[in-house]
Amino acid sequence: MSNVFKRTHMCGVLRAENINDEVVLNGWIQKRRNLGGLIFCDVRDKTGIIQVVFDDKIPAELFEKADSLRGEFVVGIKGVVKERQSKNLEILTGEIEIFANDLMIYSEAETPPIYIKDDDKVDENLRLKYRYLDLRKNKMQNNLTFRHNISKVTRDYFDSEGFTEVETPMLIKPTPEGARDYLVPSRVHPGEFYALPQSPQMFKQLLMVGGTDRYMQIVKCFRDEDLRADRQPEFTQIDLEMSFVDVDDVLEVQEGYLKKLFKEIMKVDIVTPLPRIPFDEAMARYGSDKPDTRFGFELKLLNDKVSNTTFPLFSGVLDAGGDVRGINIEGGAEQFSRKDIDKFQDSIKSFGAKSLVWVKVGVDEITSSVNKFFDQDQLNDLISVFSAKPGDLILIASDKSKVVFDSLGFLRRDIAGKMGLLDDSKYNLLWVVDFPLYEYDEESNKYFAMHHPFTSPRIEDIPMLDTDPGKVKAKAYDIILNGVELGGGSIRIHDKNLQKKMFNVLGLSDEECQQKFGFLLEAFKYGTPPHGGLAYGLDRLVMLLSGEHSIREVMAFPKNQSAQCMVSEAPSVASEEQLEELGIKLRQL
RNA sequence: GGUCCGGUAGUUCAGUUGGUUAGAAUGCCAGCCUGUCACGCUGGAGGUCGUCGGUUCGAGCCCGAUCCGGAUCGCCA
Repeated sequence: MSNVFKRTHMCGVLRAENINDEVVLNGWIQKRRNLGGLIFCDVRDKTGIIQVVFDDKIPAELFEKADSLRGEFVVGIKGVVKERQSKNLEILTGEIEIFANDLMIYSEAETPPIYIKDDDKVDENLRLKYRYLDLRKNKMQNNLTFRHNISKVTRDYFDSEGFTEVETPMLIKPTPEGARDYLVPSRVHPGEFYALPQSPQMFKQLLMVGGTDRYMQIVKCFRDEDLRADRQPEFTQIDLEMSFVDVDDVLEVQEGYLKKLFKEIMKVDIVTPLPRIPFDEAMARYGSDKPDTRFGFELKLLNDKVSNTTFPLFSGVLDAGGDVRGINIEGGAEQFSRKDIDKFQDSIKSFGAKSLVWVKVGVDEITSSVNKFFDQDQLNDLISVFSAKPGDLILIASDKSKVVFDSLGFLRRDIAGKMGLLDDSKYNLLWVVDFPLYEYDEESNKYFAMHHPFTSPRIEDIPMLDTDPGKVKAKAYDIILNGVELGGGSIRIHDKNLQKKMFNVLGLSDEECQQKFGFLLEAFKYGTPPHGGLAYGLDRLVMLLSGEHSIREVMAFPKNQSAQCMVSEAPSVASEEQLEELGIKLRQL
């Protein structure tokens, strides 16, 4: 004897053509409406909800059982599909209903702490604590299915392109650079530690040395850094590496992937090849290395226009080697008040900006926050680079280059959002290419690899490694969608002499290199194909395509901002026995 | 680590200048109700106002400390 009804249909799939069908459904009670002699129940599963009717033609015992139903009871229902007397066109199953003739209550439920409804406003931490309830929402189930579909398209595409999915180890050697590692103590080797991978970078390169030719993996990665709406300590990458390729080859295969992905998942045709914007241009035009090109407001350099100014702010900045740049918020003069502009100025303080100069273009005259220092002709000349029209608002930042870029890059997107210019139906994909190979750190007076130390410089830039490393561009590329970095990668160095030079510039001694990357360098001795690849952030990709604003919405069990799993209450203390076995003694906290 | 915002009923929130027994909506419980679909009507239960301390005749409200959450900067090769 079975204690579960054998299901014939999912709740959300029944339609008018099922009328008079005998059906068996399993699901949760979404809602019970008892009208006295007539009871309606909405029954829910991952596919949707359907109305079930209990009327006076059924045995009294069954009717009483139906009356005892409460929200989130789990039930099995046998019944007949009938056309509804009064249809509910709000829901997909609203033309029909089930007249129940049997009911099995599998389990009862206490009143849940959160209400199972897609748009119910509820505290984020409470949602995460009761994630298994939150996941019952159709929206969440749809997101999980959507993610699954993206993974499937991904595997299918790369399979068809000759990629092999290979699993790389999760317990690996700690890497001293980059993000903080999650460390895992070794019991067998007391005092020694594994790390969880921040990415399978070195192993995928070893796979290329190993002749795998084309590798892909949908893989968990771990970074012990602070969380954001789009950053979790464990996240998933679509990781890829190819042998015998240069930049164009990698990008071409990826464009094929993106084209297929958008076609199959979004029913959108992507035009390829995608635009490629050099890093320097992206910064100069958008103030960002991940430009959102769905709207204008491009940055303009104003240094020449203000080189003779008496305005102390500008002249001071120019003397110190900084920049004066501006953006034209078209139509912004009417929309934004002085108060709004003050708020804009406040909002960029966190980037280190101290001031924001504004210029409003009127029909007859130009007003500005620097009227004392600029007459109408000078203002006209200043803003001539923007082709400004009456009604436009020009915002000018002046500071160190990085501060100006960060500030204006933030403002152009923030203001575009306030003006409703961020069109969710647009998918502006582009490559940012020619990244600098090195970043110079003023504090330590040292160069750091912008990407990672195995990234190949552009061949024509190799001579500058000795003379001017800061100017060397890398064979590195990021894929950007609507101002969000979806992924990035590079062509790797496969020449050991070039690799050595790279390390020299980074100030790494042979000993250090050996200690940190010895196994990779060793592998490179024995015949290394030219290779390169990239990795996408799967969570971000799913987030963007599903229209969500946090990757938590597309992960089953995400961590909260304090990196805790609210369901299981990880992390938690380890027992004395466990610590003893691992040879770990805790410092008094 | 910095900055900002928040913590009041199961949930989402309101709470006046510091003043009697802390409210609303929703949910929950009970009764009535045969076409509801956010069913309706009537009644009821439900609170250590995050915690600790201070000021005061009197604190949800003011002050200090602390814990927790969120956003953001740093950080994320």
